[in-house]
Amino acid sequence: MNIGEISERSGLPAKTIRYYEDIGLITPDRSENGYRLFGAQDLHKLTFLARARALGFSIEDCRTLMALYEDDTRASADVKHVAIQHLHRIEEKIEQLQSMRQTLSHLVSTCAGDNRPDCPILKDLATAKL
Amino acid sequence: MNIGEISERSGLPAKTIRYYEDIGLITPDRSENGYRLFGAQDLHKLTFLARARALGFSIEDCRTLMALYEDDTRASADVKHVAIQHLHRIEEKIEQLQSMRQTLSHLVSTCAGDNRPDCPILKDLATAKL
DNA sequence: GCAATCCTTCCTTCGACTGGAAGGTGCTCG
DNA sequence: CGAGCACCTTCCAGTCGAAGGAAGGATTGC
Repeated sequence: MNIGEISERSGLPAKTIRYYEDIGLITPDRSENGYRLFGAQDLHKLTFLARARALGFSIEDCRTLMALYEDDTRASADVKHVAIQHLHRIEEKIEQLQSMRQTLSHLVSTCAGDNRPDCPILKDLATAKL
Repeated sequence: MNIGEISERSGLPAKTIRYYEDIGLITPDRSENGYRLFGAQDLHKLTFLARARALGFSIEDCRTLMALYEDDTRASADVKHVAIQHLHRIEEKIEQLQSMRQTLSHLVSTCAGDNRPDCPILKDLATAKL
């Protein structure tokens, strides 16, 4: 199939697919006219990539995962390792954001939100330390 | 005080402070030799900025907040509005990440993590839809 | 014969800095 | 008085990730 069709099927923009080829994540065949020619395996890979990206894996993570995906002799421990690392990164990020949320929602709750200029949010921002 | 001192006191790199001046967030005086000259008010503003950035407010948010900060006739509702918007963005991000975390941790828990090549993580990534 | 789809290449975007080079200033030591 | 050094200035370029867009041309399908 051509890039348009696989784009539709994988849900990835054609531009992104070309980009993934560029950076070596996939290597589709070419037909005589120079058009990229994708097979079922490519569809799997692109679905894989779309899914992994949606889960927040970086392109470099994806590169690792793809290599493992293609390696029949891989150890599942290796895959698990990448996934766990990413999981940790996600959990850290969540904690950071939760901390921000707490501070912010506290600030918001202390602010009258009326027409007066007096605002605890600004007051806090101007003085508080981390 | 010079940029070095206020950098130390505000915790922001000198480079960043110059950048903030560049984009119009602050407008420090200049002494005769051309050096930037910062006062207590500038320290407040930079502390404000450092704090707001640490809470994840974008530079554009900061611009809005600074304008409100400087406007004695502001309504606290306006500040609250900006903060609430940001709070919503944070909460959305948290939800996304939590969803990722759940999927990932489920995947991780299903993977043996041994020397065999069989890996549910890869299997899922290659087939699952969003 | 013409629109849709494909190709390539190069440039641009976003956000928020960060680095580095080249050169002026100011303080101290001898 | 001069050397040396820290500190300051400006300006230009680059970073990161992940594409997006426009230009200009070839091919295919109806």
